[in-house]
Amino acid sequence: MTSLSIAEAAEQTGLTAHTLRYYERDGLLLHSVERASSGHRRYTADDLRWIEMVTRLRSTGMPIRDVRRYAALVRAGAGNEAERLALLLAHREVVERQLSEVGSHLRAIDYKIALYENKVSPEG
Amino acid sequence: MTSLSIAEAAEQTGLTAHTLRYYERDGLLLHSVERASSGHRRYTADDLRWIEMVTRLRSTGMPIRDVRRYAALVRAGAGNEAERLALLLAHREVVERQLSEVGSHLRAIDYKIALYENKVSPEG
DNA sequence: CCTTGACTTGGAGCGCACTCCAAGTCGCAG
DNA sequence: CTGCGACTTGGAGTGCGCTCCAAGTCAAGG
Repeated sequence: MTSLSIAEAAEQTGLTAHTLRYYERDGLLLHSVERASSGHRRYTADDLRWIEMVTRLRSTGMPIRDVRRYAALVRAGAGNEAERLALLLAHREVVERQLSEVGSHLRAIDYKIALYENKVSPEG
Repeated sequence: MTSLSIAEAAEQTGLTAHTLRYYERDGLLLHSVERASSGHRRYTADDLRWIEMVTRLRSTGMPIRDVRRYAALVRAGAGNEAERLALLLAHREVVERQLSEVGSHLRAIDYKIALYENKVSPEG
């Protein structure tokens, strides 16, 4: 069980097999996934760890192309840590701005919800 | 100044004129926007208030089709407040789940950032 | 040998939310 | 009247991120 089929990797990561192939094709992984003699992909624990990092970046809204840039930096090896850090910090700022914007919009929606719950009947 | 051109409405709402027309065509507004004798749209303060509500829903991630359903309920007039409330509450739950997911992913990313900042050099 | 099922590929297709284009209209300034 | 700029329309195009399809390969079971 030291490596997983694409179906197993899909289950583990919560992605679909389609998406796993797509990420690999699109350069989001650090290298091509190993193959069994049958030609089937075999995912290692390291692959899964990286894919989880990709998933974290993706589900915080980082575009595919930025994930690809980050992957390229990591792939290039030691020496560009400052660039990686800069990329992550920039992303973090975007995410935080979004979180606070969504939060404030949500409070406005909550206010409207409260009006409906009190049957004060707003016009919208 | 009791009504605005599409360019002014765009500036006020932060949307583009294209998007304002698109929203109207797609049934996201409560009714067709009034026209000047020239045929140009004239946005009232009420229009802008509604568009701001639409913007709040959209930027918290509500899909166009759900905004359209909400608009349809409001357009239908009094009597369906329970449905409107249900729609907003369902949306709010989705948003809150997303906020907490993004938050936890962000904390994981922050951990990685901390590693880089301490020059401990993670492998990714 | 045949079937089954899990996989492979290149490339096409899809849904969403805009975004833009071409051609035309309108009102006004010069 | 001419030109200009802001607008109008239907419909096409764009970018993103998948998502799926057709045709094929492989290994194992019967």
